[in-house]
Amino acid sequence: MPELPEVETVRRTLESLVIGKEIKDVSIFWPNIIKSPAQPEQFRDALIGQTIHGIGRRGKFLIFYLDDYAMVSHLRMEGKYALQEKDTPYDKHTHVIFSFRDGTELRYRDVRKFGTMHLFSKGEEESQQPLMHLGPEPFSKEFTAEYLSSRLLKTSRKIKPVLLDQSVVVGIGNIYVDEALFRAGIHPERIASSLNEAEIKVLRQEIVDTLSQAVEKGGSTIRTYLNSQGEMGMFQLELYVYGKKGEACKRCGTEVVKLTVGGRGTHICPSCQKLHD
DNA sequence: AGAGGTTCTCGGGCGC
DNA sequence: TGCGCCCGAGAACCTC
Repeated sequence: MPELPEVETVRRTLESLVIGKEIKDVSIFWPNIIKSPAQPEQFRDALIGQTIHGIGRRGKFLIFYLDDYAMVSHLRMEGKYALQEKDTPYDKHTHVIFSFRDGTELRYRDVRKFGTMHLFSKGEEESQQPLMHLGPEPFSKEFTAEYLSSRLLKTSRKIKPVLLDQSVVVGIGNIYVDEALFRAGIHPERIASSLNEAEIKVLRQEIVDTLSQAVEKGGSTIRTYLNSQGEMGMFQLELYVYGKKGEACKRCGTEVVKLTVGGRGTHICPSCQKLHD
């Protein structure tokens, strides 16, 4: 579900719902979600009495800014936040509940239980795991063709797994990597260091354009993704290859095929994206 | 029934 | 041989 465009959409829709709310209690039904502090009770105790002042984003991570703490949350595959009244029933996939003084609750629901939460003293979050080794934001001025080139030229990996590596650039997941590579006309199995300067320039621009257009459309709803106000994204309508196996390529009409690259399902147009010239 | 949008850890293999 | 790095596989979990 959540790559940069979906996480950014969640951030925007959730922030207006929870800003200014004071946490009265925290219920943790699946403690493995809480990665730090080591004891979930410490997580709960620290948050009681704290007010939410804003929500930030770093790559695919949400950062809840409180009075004294920053809570870093990753949705992984299926994590979702929703604001509900405390008497609204919740199901077995709801694993953490933040109860507010005003009778509402921020509920974290995650069918696959892969999501994570880390609590740090405010200001320490950026210099510790899991944010510590992240690469630049794709919309930042550091994400230049020169930077990308320096990262691509020193590895023998295929281009797709390199773009999914969050230490190279943050926010790209399996949907947008396939889309950006298609739009750049680059085969996902090309060795990263074999890309020339012109290809890298185009690739960087397609990454930025694909992600920013997806943010404008509220992300892509493929199976289950909804934002924190329960609304679908609309960028799935703009996809060229992801999930299009067997359909005609929108650019050339050739049938889109699915292969496995780096263990991930991968969609390409074999005419628009050639491995060899 | 095997794959699924993610990322961390671990072990094998290669090069110095 | 030994060490370190890099890369890929597997694991974490549940649903359809």
